[in-house]
Amino acid sequence: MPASTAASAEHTSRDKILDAAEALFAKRGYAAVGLRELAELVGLGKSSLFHHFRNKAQLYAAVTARILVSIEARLVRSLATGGDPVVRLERWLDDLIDLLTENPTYARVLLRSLFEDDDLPGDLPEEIEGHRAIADMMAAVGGLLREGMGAGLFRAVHVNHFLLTLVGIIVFPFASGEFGAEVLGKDLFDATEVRRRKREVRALLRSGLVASR
Amino acid sequence: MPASTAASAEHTSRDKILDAAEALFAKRGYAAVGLRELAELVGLGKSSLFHHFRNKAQLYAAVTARILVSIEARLVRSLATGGDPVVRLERWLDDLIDLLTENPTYARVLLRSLFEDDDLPGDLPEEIEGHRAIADMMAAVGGLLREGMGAGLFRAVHVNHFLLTLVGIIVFPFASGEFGAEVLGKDLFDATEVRRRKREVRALLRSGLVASR
DNA sequence: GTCTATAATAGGATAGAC
DNA sequence: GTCTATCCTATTATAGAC
Repeated sequence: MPASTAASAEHTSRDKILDAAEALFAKRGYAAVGLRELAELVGLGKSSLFHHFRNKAQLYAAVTARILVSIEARLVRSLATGGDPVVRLERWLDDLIDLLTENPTYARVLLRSLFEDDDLPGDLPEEIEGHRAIADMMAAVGGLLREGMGAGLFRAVHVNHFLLTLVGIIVFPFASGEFGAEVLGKDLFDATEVRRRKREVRALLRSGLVASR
Repeated sequence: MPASTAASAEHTSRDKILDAAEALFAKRGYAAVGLRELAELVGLGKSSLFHHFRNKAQLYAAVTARILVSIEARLVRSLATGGDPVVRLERWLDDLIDLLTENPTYARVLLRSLFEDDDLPGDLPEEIEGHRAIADMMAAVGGLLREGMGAGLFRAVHVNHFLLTLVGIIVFPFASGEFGAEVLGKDLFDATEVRRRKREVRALLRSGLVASR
């Protein structure tokens, strides 16, 4: 297997830049990260970054697009697997939580990308790709909700509001950093806490909060 | 009523700066806002800002503290009003949603303040005050949940996880900007959509998603 | 309390040697 | 593909006149 075709484990400068940038952007956001800082983290000169990316905005868009596409790839696969809508939705939630805990930068970049639209030009190919990925995911889950409602397995919900609810329930906690850890009293990324989160989310969807009469 | 005691409607430079800064920080975040831009929005010279605030970090902390304290004031009052835990929780949710929709900057500043802790020194009085306000609120709602569970009105939930869930359900959508509007197809801040959001949140807490068997 | 002037630094980005 | 050197602009912050 020639190295030139083994793309997976390659360790190019471009990948190193993307990895370091992902960590920095997740932690502090677009505007607060300087390219000089990023360059010396990677072990390059500032100018070398511009050989790999046209400018800062494109680098940021590349970082977020890489994440959004990888999330989409895994979750669309998850949704495509069989089972009734209840099973499929719960598996999707579990898989999403697994994905976010295995990649602690993801939730923050995901939420930040919703807040930091203003900084970007809006017409970069990477932006469009990321936007499409997230829209496709939302559409797929929306379809699942509709399917479950049609089969009488879900009560009648407003699908789009429910999508916002799901993102808020799942993504927000893993992006909440210090706040989440303080509310919880523990690190949400610990394995036991992740299991608990899955259980609590399932229970909420199955029973709500108010006790049955 | 002498003007000097009528603090509510006063229009001091300090208030104007705080108002303008709140709008800018909500829209673009701490690092992306320049003091020159802020100054000319207020109609002052850049240097005049430093007469009212020691530095940018303190200004930011003052902005967030003002919001957190005002939220706390209104919601602690809401929680203190009578009714059983179910009624009180639902009123709290409605009041929080009202507060967030009447002040469109709040949700964004609130969520951003969770992400942008790194930028601040951590020991400013304003930071501590804001931190206390949010902690008190969480504690109050946590107490309400425990009370409801004790009375058999709520099922047994993990209180701290449920607090994260509540913040994710309520605050996140109103902070989600373009993304939320796109998922929804409408502006979440429209009166009809706000009403729908309240209904959907209530229904989730009362019945979950999965249809009763 | 607001201003002008200025300092000191960091920002993103480009040119051109190697 | 990486480097040094440089450009221009923006940044936060201070000093001191009015």
